[in-house]
Amino acid sequence: MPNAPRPPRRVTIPDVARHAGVGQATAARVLGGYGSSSAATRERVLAAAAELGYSTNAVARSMISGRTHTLGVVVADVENAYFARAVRGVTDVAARAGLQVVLANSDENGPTERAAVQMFIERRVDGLVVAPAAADHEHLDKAVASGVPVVLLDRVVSGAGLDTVVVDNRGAAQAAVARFTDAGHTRIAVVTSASPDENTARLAPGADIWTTTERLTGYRQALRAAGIPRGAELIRHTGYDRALARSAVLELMCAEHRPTALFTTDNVATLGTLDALLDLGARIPDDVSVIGFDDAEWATLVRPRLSVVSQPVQELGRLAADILIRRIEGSTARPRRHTLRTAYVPRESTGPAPARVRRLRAPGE
Amino acid sequence: MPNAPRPPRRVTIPDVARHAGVGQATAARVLGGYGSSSAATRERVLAAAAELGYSTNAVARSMISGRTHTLGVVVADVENAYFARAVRGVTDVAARAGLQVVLANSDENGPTERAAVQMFIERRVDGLVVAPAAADHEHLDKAVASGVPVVLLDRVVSGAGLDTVVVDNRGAAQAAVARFTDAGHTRIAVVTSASPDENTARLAPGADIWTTTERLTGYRQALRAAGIPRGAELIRHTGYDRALARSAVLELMCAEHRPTALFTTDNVATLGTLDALLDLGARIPDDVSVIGFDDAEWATLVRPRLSVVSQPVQELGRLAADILIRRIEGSTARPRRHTLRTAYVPRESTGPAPARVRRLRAPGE
DNA sequence: GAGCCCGTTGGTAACGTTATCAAAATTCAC
DNA sequence: GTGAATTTTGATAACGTTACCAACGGGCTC
Repeated sequence: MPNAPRPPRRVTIPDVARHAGVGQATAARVLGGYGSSSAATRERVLAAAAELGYSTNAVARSMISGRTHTLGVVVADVENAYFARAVRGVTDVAARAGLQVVLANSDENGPTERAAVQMFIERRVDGLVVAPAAADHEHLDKAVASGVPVVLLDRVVSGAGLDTVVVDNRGAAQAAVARFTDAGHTRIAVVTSASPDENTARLAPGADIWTTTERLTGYRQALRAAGIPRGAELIRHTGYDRALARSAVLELMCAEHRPTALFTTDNVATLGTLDALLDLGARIPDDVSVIGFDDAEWATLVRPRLSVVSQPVQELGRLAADILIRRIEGSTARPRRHTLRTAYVPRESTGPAPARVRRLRAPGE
Repeated sequence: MPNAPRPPRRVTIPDVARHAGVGQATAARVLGGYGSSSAATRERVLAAAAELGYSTNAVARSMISGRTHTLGVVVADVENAYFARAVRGVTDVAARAGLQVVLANSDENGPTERAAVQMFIERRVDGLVVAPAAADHEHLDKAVASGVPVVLLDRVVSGAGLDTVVVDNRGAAQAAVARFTDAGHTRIAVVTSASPDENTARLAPGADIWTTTERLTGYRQALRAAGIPRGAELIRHTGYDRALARSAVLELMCAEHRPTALFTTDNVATLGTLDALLDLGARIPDDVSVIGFDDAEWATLVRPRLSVVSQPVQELGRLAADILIRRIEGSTARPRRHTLRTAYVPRESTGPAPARVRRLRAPGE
């Protein structure tokens, strides 16, 4: 950082005290709103403060109180609607409790996350909400050891022993895919940003690694439960890339034995899938049924409107903040996982398996 | 705020100094990375610090340096994709400069914004990025007077004398609507969240008041420039409400002399407009041409893809942060308005005015 | 009227760092 | 080997608040 000039000296409590003709401890009590003081002096001090334009120095206050009234939040990317909603939930609860929120984006990058957490510890935030990018938790342990409580959001880190606020991704996905099997579908594909290699999944950069992998597992379980053999799974790993998802679906839907139902594990996959279906001129749900994971404003824009699994994202953030605040206030309850309910939102993109599968042709671009 | 226990005492510089067998000033120099020290002592101190698990107390550091390495950001709502992108831009630049970002949502509420700014002043943030909710700037003046530079984002506050980063909303809107007039359209409607009452516009709660009003003005100017009389303006004020926009467009498009082109001043209006058009079975652009303001991921999801005016939102945030950082570093350049370029993104929702206007019928819901 | 209690007051010591400056140790030149 | 220049070192004073405690005074009881 280049040279930054020291900020101008500001009015302090001694200044106000002098101006009001009282001792500084007295002025401090009035301005800090603690201890006792007579109405007369209170008035004098307040008047002097107003006259001089005094404003509390929260840094000095934090210095001695040990509290910064600040929460650190680490998410992958605020620009992602999911995290934006979660952050909003956190800030709402925090603001009500008189806490401010410092934001850091990890971009699903472990080292970036670690650096952010380290910085938060140094800044002495009162607590930390983290949507972890990787499975290691040394940095989080360090935070807790330094007296900074941590609550995990959206993703579980096994063995971390931390409060965690999540959604039942696997169960929700299974239930969604079960709608397909119940409706007679047998060729059901999934389009996902989850990594094909489950071992590296937790380490790889990219979005929503953990949650999408869980949703993929839910898909598998649903097929299994419906007696569909493992060989009949139709999985397309497209990364966190809309165009890739589109071309994968294009290819998938033009194949000999194309699926009659599509499940997407995340919004980017959904967007790419709809791109493909729209370009193919596929009739939804007559040709294909579609269910997406996570609701979005555009889910009701496409016709037919898209059926989705919706998650209470803001609520996730709010709950995380709630739990965190309780910890800051000294709760020593055993950390546990809080699983919030998802909801299947039936709209018009799902129907029974077609009796006859119409052949689709790639658009002549 | 309920009783919060004091955090545990942590390892400090004197602790490290004692453990390393050096004076605390020496330890401080090594750990703080300033002054000079021999390789031997440096090593000893660092070893002692690692052993004890020392971590810098940034609060104490701020106390004396007067810098918090923190930027305050006030936007209407991070959950809004526009602000999420802008915030991302700010945080990116800030992070690179070693600054953290504290986030506050004003919900377009003046008092909330003022409270947030006041809190930021007390916390001694190094600078402030504000997307102002109202036209008054007393609180912003106070910030500047206290030595906290302020940069305005997205909206102009006349008379504030502050650096401001915006887009030419009026010009961009005018240029967009001019596309319609150039293509022979004469019945051109606008759907907007702008308040119908321009006087109260800057005071009323609701989103994007100022910018949408500017865009509305641009619409008017374009019509004027094309020689379309004032009486032929078709303006629908629908507030920041998708359903209201939808019904307004439904009514508009089923009227006797319906428009052949629609301009929307913001994403919510666009969403509602498309809802209506889709439900009406309107053929775009054969029946109606549409241009939306501000690009979104779903603009390329609808078929035909939506032509839009796109704004460099992230760049807006980045530039605001850049300017702010320069101010923090002591720039005394005269505050000015920075207007970023918008781009008209032609897609498939615009075409020539139809020779014969097909009658549209309300869907039998 | 003496003794006591309690609300009020102000001096001073924290909090944990960086800044200042003089003393001590080292290096360098001749 | 000496003196001067330079580096390294540590004691101590900030920064602006809250915490602590002793002192003060007025009103009350007996």
